[in-house]
Amino acid sequence: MESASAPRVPATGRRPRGRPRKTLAQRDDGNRRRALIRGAARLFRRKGFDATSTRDIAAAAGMQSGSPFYHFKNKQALLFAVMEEGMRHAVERQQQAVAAAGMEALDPADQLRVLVRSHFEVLLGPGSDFIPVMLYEARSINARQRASLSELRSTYEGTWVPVLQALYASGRLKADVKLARLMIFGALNWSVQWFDRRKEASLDDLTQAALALFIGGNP
Amino acid sequence: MESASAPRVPATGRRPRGRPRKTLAQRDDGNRRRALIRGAARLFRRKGFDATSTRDIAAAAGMQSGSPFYHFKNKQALLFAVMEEGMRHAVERQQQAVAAAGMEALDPADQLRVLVRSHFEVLLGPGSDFIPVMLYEARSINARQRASLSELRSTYEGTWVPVLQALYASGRLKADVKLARLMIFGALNWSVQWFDRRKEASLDDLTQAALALFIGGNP
DNA sequence: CCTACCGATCGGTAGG
DNA sequence: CCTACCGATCGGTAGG
Repeated sequence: MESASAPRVPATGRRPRGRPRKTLAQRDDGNRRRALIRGAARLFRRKGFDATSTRDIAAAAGMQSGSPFYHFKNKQALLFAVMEEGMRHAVERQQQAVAAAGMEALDPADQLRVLVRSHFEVLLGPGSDFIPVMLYEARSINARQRASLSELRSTYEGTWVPVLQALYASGRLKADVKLARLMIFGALNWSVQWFDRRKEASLDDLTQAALALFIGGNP
Repeated sequence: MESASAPRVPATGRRPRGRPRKTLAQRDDGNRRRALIRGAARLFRRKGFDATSTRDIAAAAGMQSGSPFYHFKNKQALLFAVMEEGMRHAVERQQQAVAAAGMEALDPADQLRVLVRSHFEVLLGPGSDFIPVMLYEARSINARQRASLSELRSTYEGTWVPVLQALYASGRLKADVKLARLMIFGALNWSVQWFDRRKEASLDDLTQAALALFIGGNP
């Protein structure tokens, strides 16, 4: 369907055997692009955006130094792609968790538990470089990109608001809802600085401690 | 006491009048060094360590591009100096706050209030670039420097432990003390990401909300 | 602390 | 997507 044109075969006189090889440039673009994003996420997280060279990223995806710019306009666009992918994934995970838990039937404390647990998953679970990059490299994207991300962010954070309001109304949460939300995200997001998958507690332990800290657990 | 040697005066025949000017290189070294640290703190905070050039830092202190290296071995040493100064200042402020509040006479909830308030001061008060740099550029110092800082950090965090333990023992704090400490610092430290001195709440409001969130306020 | 400078690296591009 | 390359910038140094 896409391979019959054979003009690039060297004129050796022998016909090519087997499935015709695609030119490198024809390899599934989406795949290569994703490989760049994944490698960039890992490197941006480990070394930071400014200390990561586009050559490092290219090498991580098995490419030559100039090739990332075939897929992305510039380095900043790559950073934005990492963040956007991270946020889309986070929103998706959150919605799955909410659906799987049958959120409406739960009392507000258990609703919060679902959201916290899902948040830790996105933040600290396997392959979780995207959101940390988004949280700690926000300085390096431009205003338009920031605005675009903040829409996704509003969707994500919006889910928390009614839960916190219900907890406040019932007296379980004692702090001003707006400041509480900011501080709760801080408490959770900061875990990327100290959490060690190998030692420390499990994500369930963290969730337990967070709930206990914010609303005194599940009395 | 330090000005009688006049060998650098050009032989114009006229004797110098007034207080002899020091050569540039003789100007109070401590002052110049501090100017570099202060400028570096501001720039590191605004643009990040990697995105800040030593030329920027030099210019902020009114120097030429090579001059910072007269005071610091390299850029990393400058970063470390910023962090160390920040931690020393934080420890000092904390001890002052503890002393001024007559800590021993307070109940644990009020002790926590004193620590939280002092922490916000160091984090968000005027001229508070040092600690944010230390919190968000930790990746860029080496192991020896990190070890040196972690001593100061232990001193600072050590003050919190008995307070949290007392709150836990009395049932006011419901979460595991170790995880609670980490999450509390997260909630507070994250504020540098969103707090705006011009809008939002005052540091007292933040303190109030934090206490309410962690231990249900002061019932 | 300044002047003058160096080697290395980096983001990005043209042309295929 | 590769090759070959450019201009700019950067950390750092020698020598005064």
